[in-house]
Formats: sequence, structure tokens, C-alpha cells
Amino acid sequence: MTGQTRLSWTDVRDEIRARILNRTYAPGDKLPRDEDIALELGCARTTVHRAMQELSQTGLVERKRKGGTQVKIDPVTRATFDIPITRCEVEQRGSKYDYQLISRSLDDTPLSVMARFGIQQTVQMLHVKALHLADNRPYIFEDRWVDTRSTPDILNVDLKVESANEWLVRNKPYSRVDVRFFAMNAEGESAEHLSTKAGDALLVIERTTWIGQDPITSVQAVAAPGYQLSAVN
Amino acid sequence: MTGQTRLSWTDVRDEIRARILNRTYAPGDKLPRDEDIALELGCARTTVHRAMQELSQTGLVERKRKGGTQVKIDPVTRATFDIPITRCEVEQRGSKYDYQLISRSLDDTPLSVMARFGIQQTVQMLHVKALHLADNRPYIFEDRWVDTRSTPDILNVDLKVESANEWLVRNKPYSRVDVRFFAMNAEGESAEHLSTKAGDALLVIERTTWIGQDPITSVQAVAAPGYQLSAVN
DNA sequence: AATATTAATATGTACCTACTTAATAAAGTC
DNA sequence: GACTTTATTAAGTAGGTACATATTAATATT
Repeated sequence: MTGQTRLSWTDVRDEIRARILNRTYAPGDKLPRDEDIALELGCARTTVHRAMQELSQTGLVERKRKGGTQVKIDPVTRATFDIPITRCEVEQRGSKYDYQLISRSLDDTPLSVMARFGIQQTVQMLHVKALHLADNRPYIFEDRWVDTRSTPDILNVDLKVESANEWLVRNKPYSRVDVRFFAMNAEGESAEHLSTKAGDALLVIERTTWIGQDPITSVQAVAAPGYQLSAVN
Repeated sequence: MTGQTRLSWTDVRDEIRARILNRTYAPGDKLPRDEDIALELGCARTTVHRAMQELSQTGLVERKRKGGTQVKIDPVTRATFDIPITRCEVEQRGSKYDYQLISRSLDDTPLSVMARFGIQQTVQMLHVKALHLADNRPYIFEDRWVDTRSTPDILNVDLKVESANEWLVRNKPYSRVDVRFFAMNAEGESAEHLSTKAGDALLVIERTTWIGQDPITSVQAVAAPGYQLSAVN
């Protein structure tokens, strides 16, 4: 007897999603009107609407006023990744976390960093290199630039004790973030600090943040060999 | 005079988010009750609730019945990536798409593939290798296993014409997907097909899908050197 | 026939009411 | 004092009404 309580919007979402997955509604098909689905399932239109909002947001369907709802023709796989504070990530794995400051200096931004921020002129920024360790083994090597115009307080932080990663995420809100992943060969510095041999393939997580139009920080987090990033859910 | 129309739930969401970003509500803080926020902003509780649902889903706040709403202490950066059909991805960049089937055979699953699917016994699966090209240059090399028990129809598809990537996404719904990224060094086959030299760092996108408990397909998509994956938004 | 106007339609949204559920605090019982 | 029971609280949800908005279709106008 599943004659339980009435349908919640999550139930409706799951039902519609199931129908899309089993091709009751195939890619490109037009779905019935919200009102008709509501009638069929025995719930209110608002409930169907809430379900559809979710499906639309996750890219499974497309909705247009008056035009109705359509199953996306080329469904994209949408994957979400959580990028936590490195310390939390390490501790979550049940490993001991350690942190070492490698260098800290005020340098002129190179072209590559200017490009990441989308700025035209060279400016001086705080350039920080640091190593995160898990169980005494190198875990992530980070090469970071911090804009001291938007974030002057960083200059008073003792980065030997608290990582810029942690301090920034806790103390500096951002309004925009760009995240990208790519692979690079270990060389010189990264190979040395990650205790790996030059040439090894390493995963790089590059994050750049702004507050309004102003750059905050841009970091390349180079993970030790074998690092895998897996999607939530 | 912005005395425009009344607040929509997206306005409320943006307002609350702004307050979190500017530390009106700091990490760890408890927010006022939905009802009080509604009162303050001059809208209904349902409107605040809808806004909070979104903020909760994106990981900015945590909500508990009776416990109220709290700003997350360690905010994680949450990044979403769209992984489209490779053809669409190439065409979106304005490049010419081409596709080559490299090999197609029924092979016993190696341990690594069994691990990805979470199965214990070796079975025969369709093993497909193929190359996607953009403007006549290698773009992605894919090494794919397809379970012919859940997906027998794949055996009748002419994979010289239509890529397994495309056929599967269009014709085979899945209920669960695992996505992970990592870096690997080009070697033998991947180096050859991607026309790069052995040792180059390559980004690998590994996707495994199931329908219910049954494996469908697992693919390692090895991208050509220089490939970057960037988050939407 | 081409254009402008109007009507119809399906989704988008807000608000209010009523009720449910989970977590916490308070009161009562042994 | 330790335990159980009860009440309270704040989020979670559904439903209905009313109206807004965008898009298409139908109609009228030139």
C-alpha cells in the first residue's frame, strides 16, 4: 500500500525525471501543460511548477512562456564539484593536515596572471607559495596572487601560521569566481615541492575571485600525482 | 525612486546573499527567522523560504527545522561543469567536427573497469576506442566500455558513423552517473592518437553510468594537450 | 499581401492559509 | 537526579487565488 500522503514537489520532480529517463517524454518532446500534469498526478499546479523549476535549472528541460515545456534535445551531463578549504578536505579523508609557507613577496603580476584577472596593467600583488600536506606527504602546492588593493589586510596575516587559502575563504567574501581544471607536467618548483619527478602529469585547479569588479586572488592549486576530483552525488 | 514592483524571491535571494558576502550575516551566524526577514523586507514568508531553498542548495547556508538558518562556517566553492556531447562542444567553438572509430571489440573487462562499475566478476563488454577531432586536429580520445547486457542495441549501431558518445546520450537514459577528473601522462595509444609526444600531461574526464543497479557505460575521455575545463557561470 | 492590433494561452510569481515535521525546551514522573 | 512526556518553535510543504509576462495566433487595418 503506497497510498500514502499527497505528492510533494520533489515527488513530482522525480516522477517527471523518471519519465524523461525512460523516454515517456523523449528528448525534443513537448511535455503536457503544468496544469494537465497536475491534474493527472492529482496535485496543484504550483507543485508541478516547483518541480519544473528544478528540472529546468538542472538542464533537463527547457521552459518558455506560452511555449510550454520541452525535453532538452542534447542533454548535457552536469557535474557539480565542491572545492573545500584544503585543510577540511584533508581532515575529511582522515589524514593529518600540515601546512608550509614556501615564499611570500610583493611582485609585479606577470601577463598570465593579468589575463586571469582580466586587467591591463601590471600591478604589484602579494605572491604566495605554499604547500599543503596530508599525513606528512605533499598534497597540494599552491601558487597564489593576492591583490593588496582589494585585500590590504592580508599583509598583516602571519602566513606561516594560517594559510592564505583559509584566511581568504573565511575573511574575504567574493562576488564572482572562475574555476578551471587542466593538466600540466611537473617541472622545477612543482616537482620539487610535490616530491615527484619532473614530467609527471599533475591536475591543476585554478581559481580566480573578484569582489565586484576588483580582483581578490588567483590561485593555481597543483595536486600531487594520483589526485582525483570527483563530482558530488 | 526604486519604488518599483514588489520583491520577487530572486530579489530576496540576492539581498540575503549580499548580506552574507558583506558580513552582515557572518560565517557561523544565525539568521533571523524567515518570518522576521519577510517582515523586514516586506514580503511573504513563502518568498523568503524560496530564496532560502536556493541558498541552502548552493551551500551558502544550512537550515534546520526549529534550529533556524545558519551561514555555513567553512563555505565551499561549488563549481558546476557542463559536459556536453563532444560534437556539440566542438561545434560550439566554431570548429569543424570529425569523428573516427579506432577499434571495436568484445573484450573481458579488466579490473580497473570492474572497479569503476563496482562489479565483482569479469564480463564481456563492448570495448570501443574512438577519436574526436576539431578542425582536423585530435581533440578527445575516448576509451569506452559498454555493458551489452543493459544495452544490447549498441551492437546494431554502426559506430563508424555515429559515435557511441552520441548514440548513448541520445538513446540510453541513465539514473546515476559518476564523473571524475584527473591528469595522466600521454603514453602509447593516447599519445599516438592525440598526435602528441609521450609524457605530455593530459586531462582525463572519466564518466561511468548506471541504470538502476545495472552498468551502462564507462568512458575515459582523454583531452588533447592544452584542454581546459571551465565552470559555468 | 504586409503590417499593426488584439486576444488567447502557458508559464512566472506573490501571497495567504492550513497543515506537517523535526528539533528543542519545559514540565512532569519515577 | 535521570528519565519520559508534552508543548513549543521554525522550517517544510500543499493548495488556492490573483495577477504578471511573454509568446503565439487570430483578427483587423492599411
